[in-house]
Amino acid sequence: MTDLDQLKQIPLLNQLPEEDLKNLARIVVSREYLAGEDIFYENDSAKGFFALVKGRIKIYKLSFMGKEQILHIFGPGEIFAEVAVFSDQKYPANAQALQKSTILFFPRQRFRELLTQTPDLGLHLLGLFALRLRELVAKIEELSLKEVPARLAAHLLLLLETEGKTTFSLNINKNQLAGLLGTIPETLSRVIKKFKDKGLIEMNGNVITLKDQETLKEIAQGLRRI
Amino acid sequence: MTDLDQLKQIPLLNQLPEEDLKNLARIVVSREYLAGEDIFYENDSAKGFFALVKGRIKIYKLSFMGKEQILHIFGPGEIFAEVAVFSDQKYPANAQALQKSTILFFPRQRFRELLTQTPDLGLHLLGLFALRLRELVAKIEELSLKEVPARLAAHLLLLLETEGKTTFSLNINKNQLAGLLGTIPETLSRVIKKFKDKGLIEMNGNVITLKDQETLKEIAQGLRRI
DNA sequence: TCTTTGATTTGACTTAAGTCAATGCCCTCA
DNA sequence: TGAGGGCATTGACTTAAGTCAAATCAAAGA
Repeated sequence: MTDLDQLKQIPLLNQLPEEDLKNLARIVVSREYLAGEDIFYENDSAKGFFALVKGRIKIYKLSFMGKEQILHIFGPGEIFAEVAVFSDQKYPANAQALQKSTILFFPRQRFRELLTQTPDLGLHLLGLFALRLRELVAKIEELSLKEVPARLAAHLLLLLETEGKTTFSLNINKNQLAGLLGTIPETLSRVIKKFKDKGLIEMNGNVITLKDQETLKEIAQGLRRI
Repeated sequence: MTDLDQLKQIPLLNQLPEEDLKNLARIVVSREYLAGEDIFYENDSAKGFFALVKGRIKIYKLSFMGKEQILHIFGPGEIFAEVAVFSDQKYPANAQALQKSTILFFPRQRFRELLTQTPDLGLHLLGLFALRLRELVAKIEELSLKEVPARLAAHLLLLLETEGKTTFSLNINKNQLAGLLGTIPETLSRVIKKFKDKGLIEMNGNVITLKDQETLKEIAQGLRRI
């Protein structure tokens, strides 16, 4: 697959005029990462940003005691670390491949030049940034306003929306899910058990079925205790 | 003060070429808000975004039980609600003036047209968005990785940086500060007392003096318990 | 099949922080 | 001067969730 073809896998970019895409293809660098391989580290000088063609990666921070807080998990078609390109020159968190992944790299300086020539690209990027801001505001709300059961319920309902069906499988393990919800595996395990006991969900392996969306919604909004 | 003069009070905008500023001045609407007056509500259709010329406003959410989580407090020169302009059409939180404030309003549609004509404006906005994203990521880290004493210490050190001196006065009351830190006034009060008892800070009224920055830093990083 | 290794679950305990209620402290205004 | 109101503090209690340690379970190889 050529760089150009890979670019077209990225939803944010594939609506750009062919000419812009060709320009982008000229500055982009494609490479593969193995599962567990680090992509960049917090405080690294930001040489550019990335787009994920294939695979899955996580953005995370480590506390002093080594507890991991996952800020984001990105899948195919998503862009990450673009923040670094426009503000200061350091990555704000770590990135690591969760699976074997194909990643496009956009060198900072060359992209910046390109951007001044193609205003449409800027507009699309503004849209992406705005959306990301929304997500983060939602995440702050989640972390600050809600208890763990509420966060889990909110997350499950979000998955329901994106999957479009009441039965779906988690594509991350429970350690990672705990990190994403801002808690620890033990607590997550206990909360899942309560959800099962109350008949809100069923779960075998990492396949989940939502049985009582109404109650889950109430829990997600803090209207009800589990 | 003309609209153009007011525009020049906004750091993000005042570096734009005079011509861009004049264009912006043509689409902008200026008005005053009284202390406590609402600016917009969560889920309102987003007709445009705002820039704060004078005063202070808060962006906040309410949980079902009425608990307020302050997401942001903006002062003169800052832009807010710009997210709504590029993503969907609803404001994600409430906004209210904390003081008598002069606010510029940029109508969505007219601004969008302008943006396509002046790519530089887009670049500057991308920078702002990137910075805001940074702040939110930092806030998530704060809320998810740290305890209340750590959040308070981090906040005080941040104030030290922006004020440039070890003695400064809080410009919000302790209820608001508690909200900003994701806690409640009682807890904040107890933590402040501990900080005072340990000689880390002094506080009379809302004037704070940082006495032991080293220990505050350690607490902010979770390296030490109070 | 039998280990081995890592993920998950469970139990016992600790702790940070929230709730509720009472009290204290200014500050303003009549 | 003193009464009222809002902010701030304190105490007693409750609770959600974290820690630590042990027990289970499960998948992957030898």
